[in-house]
Amino acid sequence: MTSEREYLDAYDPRAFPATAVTVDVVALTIRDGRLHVLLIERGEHPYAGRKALPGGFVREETLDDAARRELAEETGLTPEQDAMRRVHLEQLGTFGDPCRDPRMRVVSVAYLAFAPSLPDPRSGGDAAAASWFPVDEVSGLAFDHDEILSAGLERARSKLEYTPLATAFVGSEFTVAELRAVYSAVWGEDLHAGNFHRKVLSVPGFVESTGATTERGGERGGPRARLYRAGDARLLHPALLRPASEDDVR
Amino acid sequence: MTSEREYLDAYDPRAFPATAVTVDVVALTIRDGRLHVLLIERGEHPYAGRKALPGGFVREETLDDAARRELAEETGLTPEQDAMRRVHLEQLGTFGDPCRDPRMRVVSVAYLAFAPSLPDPRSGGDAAAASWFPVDEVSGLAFDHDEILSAGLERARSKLEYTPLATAFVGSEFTVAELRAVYSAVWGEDLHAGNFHRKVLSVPGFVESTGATTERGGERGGPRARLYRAGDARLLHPALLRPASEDDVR
DNA sequence: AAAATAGTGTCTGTAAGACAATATCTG
DNA sequence: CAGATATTGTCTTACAGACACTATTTT
Repeated sequence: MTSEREYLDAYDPRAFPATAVTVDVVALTIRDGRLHVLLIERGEHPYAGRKALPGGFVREETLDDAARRELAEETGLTPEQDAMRRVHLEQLGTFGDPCRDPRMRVVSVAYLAFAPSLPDPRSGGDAAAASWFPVDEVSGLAFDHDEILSAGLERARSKLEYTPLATAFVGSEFTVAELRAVYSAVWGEDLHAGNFHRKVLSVPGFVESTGATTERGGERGGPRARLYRAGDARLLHPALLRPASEDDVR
Repeated sequence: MTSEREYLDAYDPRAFPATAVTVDVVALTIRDGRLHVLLIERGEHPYAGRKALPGGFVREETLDDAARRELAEETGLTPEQDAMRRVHLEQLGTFGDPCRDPRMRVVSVAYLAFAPSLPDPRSGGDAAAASWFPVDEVSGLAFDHDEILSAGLERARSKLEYTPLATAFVGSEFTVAELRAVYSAVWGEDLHAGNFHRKVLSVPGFVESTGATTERGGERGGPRARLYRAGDARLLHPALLRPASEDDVR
């Protein structure tokens, strides 16, 4: 029955109401120890003047490619550039309430990106008016983008627990303290340095030593830290669980 | 730049290539201790004669409503019926490769459904030719539905670890052994009865006792089991982790 | 009686979190 | 030197998995 309907409609692709498919990207990075999200300012209706997630229509390409392309465009990079290669991109969810866009039916596939510190798009010449904002100061986004951003943040917090994706926020070589700063920024709470250190090193495949150390100690003192690179684990076993709040139980 | 493009396109919704948006549902249930998935048989091209996930076009409704409607149609129930209310439904992911449907660009939002044993759709009169198949015997589905099913199974396995959703597969009152059968079926491995029992009862809010017991012991002997209902936890703390395989590390 | 199952008790190894201690830098 | 930080050590508590045991029920 359904298959018949699908079949018939297929011969007149415009017989059903037009639906636009877009991608929107929640791109996260850490700057100055705080979690930032990439936003553009809308110039046109609807929501003119409001901030919004970068995004656009899907072309003759996969959804993943569309998201990567949009992110590259807004950051002023090309999809092939080295900085883009280090970006972790994953599908977040799809938002398609009939009235989420007042103009027409728009189904948006949201993506989540974890990026190491990228060049500021403002300096990027051709780039759009996109820039990074601290996530805890963001609200009142256009469309349902507040909701999409929330979903992205919760996904990011959760992903840090059981995947090594925190390494996507730092350079290719990093210290345990830098990794801890990522967790602190994303989870929004301080972590005990000693316990965090031991835990990170105890998870097989999370990080591997480079043998080298930083050139200098910390800004405010302290010994040089050892340098690590990302290991080959895809999942963290055992996981790095964040302190459980009482949101667990309803 | 993007916003301008969005704005202009909005005034001529048919200026961009038509894209169809559908929902496909991976509906899972347990029958005879084995995990089953709901499939239809396609009567028309493409993939005529092949099995496929139930699904169809999204109408003037939310994506969630579309998925619920499709599932109800294929199972011969109405969305308001009691059996449907007990179904857990969540978005799984969106699949939109340009050539996944040879007819035209179709972006499909996949949903995952956890259902207690539902009436067999064959007996449902008007219902389509949908029926339940053991997941481990399923392959060669139409379109990219093998991939969607795999994603659904992996999500289901993972969800059992840290949410109480196993209770969505059993009746409103159940024994610990029934719950264990759900975990065994979804994870595909036997679990130690004693340890499982203690663990389930130790997680706050997972299950709560009804005070009653089953009327009879097991088919092949054994004492009557105590009955429980689902508790108020939304997450399991601590989680019920499945035995780690070596898929963890690449 | 025999077999199966529900539920509990015990023991061991691992891991998390709270501190504490030490060594090494920067200003 | 004072203060900050990296890294390691210790101790306590919690939990997972292996195994054993008892009680209850069906055939």
